[in-house]
Amino acid sequence: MMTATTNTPENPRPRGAARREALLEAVLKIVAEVGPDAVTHRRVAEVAQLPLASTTYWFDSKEHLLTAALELAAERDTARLLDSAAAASTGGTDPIDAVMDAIVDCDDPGCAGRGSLIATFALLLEAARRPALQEIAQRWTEVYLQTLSRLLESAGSARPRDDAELLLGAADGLLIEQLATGADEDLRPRLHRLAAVLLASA
Amino acid sequence: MMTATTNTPENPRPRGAARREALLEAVLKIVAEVGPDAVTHRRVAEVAQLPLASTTYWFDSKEHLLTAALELAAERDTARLLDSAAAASTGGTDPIDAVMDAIVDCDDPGCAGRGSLIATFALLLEAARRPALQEIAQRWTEVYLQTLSRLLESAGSARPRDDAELLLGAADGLLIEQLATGADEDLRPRLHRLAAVLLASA
DNA sequence: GGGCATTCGGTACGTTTGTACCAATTATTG
DNA sequence: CAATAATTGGTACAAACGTACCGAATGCCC
Repeated sequence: MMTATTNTPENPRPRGAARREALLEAVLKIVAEVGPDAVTHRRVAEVAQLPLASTTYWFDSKEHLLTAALELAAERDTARLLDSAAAASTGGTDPIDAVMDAIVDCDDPGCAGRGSLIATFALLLEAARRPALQEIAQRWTEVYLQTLSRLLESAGSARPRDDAELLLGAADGLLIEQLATGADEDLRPRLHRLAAVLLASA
Repeated sequence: MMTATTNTPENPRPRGAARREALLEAVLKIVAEVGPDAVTHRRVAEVAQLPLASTTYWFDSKEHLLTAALELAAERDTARLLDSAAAASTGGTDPIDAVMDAIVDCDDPGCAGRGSLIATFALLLEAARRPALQEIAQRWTEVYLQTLSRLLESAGSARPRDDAELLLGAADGLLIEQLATGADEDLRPRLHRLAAVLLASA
């Protein structure tokens, strides 16, 4: 039910540093599907199909394991965003809408869907209590804000930074509300309208 | 460090149904300060200064304990919102701004500040995985949306419900970002501007 | 005041937890 | 190729966990 990619002879059990990443992968999977409480050494090892002791060998403690996993999730997420922004800038569609789509829509490759979203917000919440994670959260939101703000500026926004903050805030808020209530309406029309309204405001 | 209100002879150890509420209080305190993982029967009992067995007497299981705590937090929060809305409607200030203030500002009585905010979002995230909690989260956001939407309508909004969704989303998103990054800027100007921009959009 | 249901609170039990340990294996270096 | 370091993986252990149990204390009705 929660086994990772099975180890065929062609896809042998990872060794060395690759093992580290396999463990982080397993952590993210568990956070997404069950929650941070469920991240135990034994379960991580089971999902990664690695021996129990590999978790303590590659990570000093459970805390370190969680922190590293969330850092990885943040890096992937920002990379995904920057890709979308770059692709949208050269493409034909409205770059702002394209980036909002990338934030909201998680069916594209590189984003594991609803589960990945839950993990993302779990990281944000964890950061509220751990200074080490706050730094990651800061870099993360800063990348989002700068990307959005740049696009808004070239779209003619009079206050690109303020507009970016409102757009990102609305996206995050609507996403977490949707997760919490179980609704599954399309958020894009709402965000597109918000972007239009903000750009129209002198 | 995490002891609840100490039991003086004047403030005796609660008995009967009051004990139930004291336990829920302790759960919320732990969720806010340490996180949902830290909610164990023993710690709840310790914080509430009650015997271990009281937790299993008043709640069937740990799951039930967490669910009931979220429900209590939601009830308090919506009550606080409705109070603010009622007070603002008769007061002199702009009712919409007043309600946004109530959502964002947690230094007023009835809201235990940053800790209470963290607990709120933690429980929202928990709802993403537990259907029983989703129902509570639905009622919760619905009260917010209806309140805001009513106020926006009488303020002349052409799309009160849509505007309410964006306002609430932005408030939630900005709040969680602020928690995650450790920033402590005043969110009210941003939300006031958003309300103004939305109302100005024909 | 006696009888009965509820509540209290100490304790016990089996399970799961994080982490330590160490012999066996694999990689690396001189 | 020997030797030295890094990695692997099975196992052990004390602590903490959720929950069950049950005699003592308390409140309530007749």
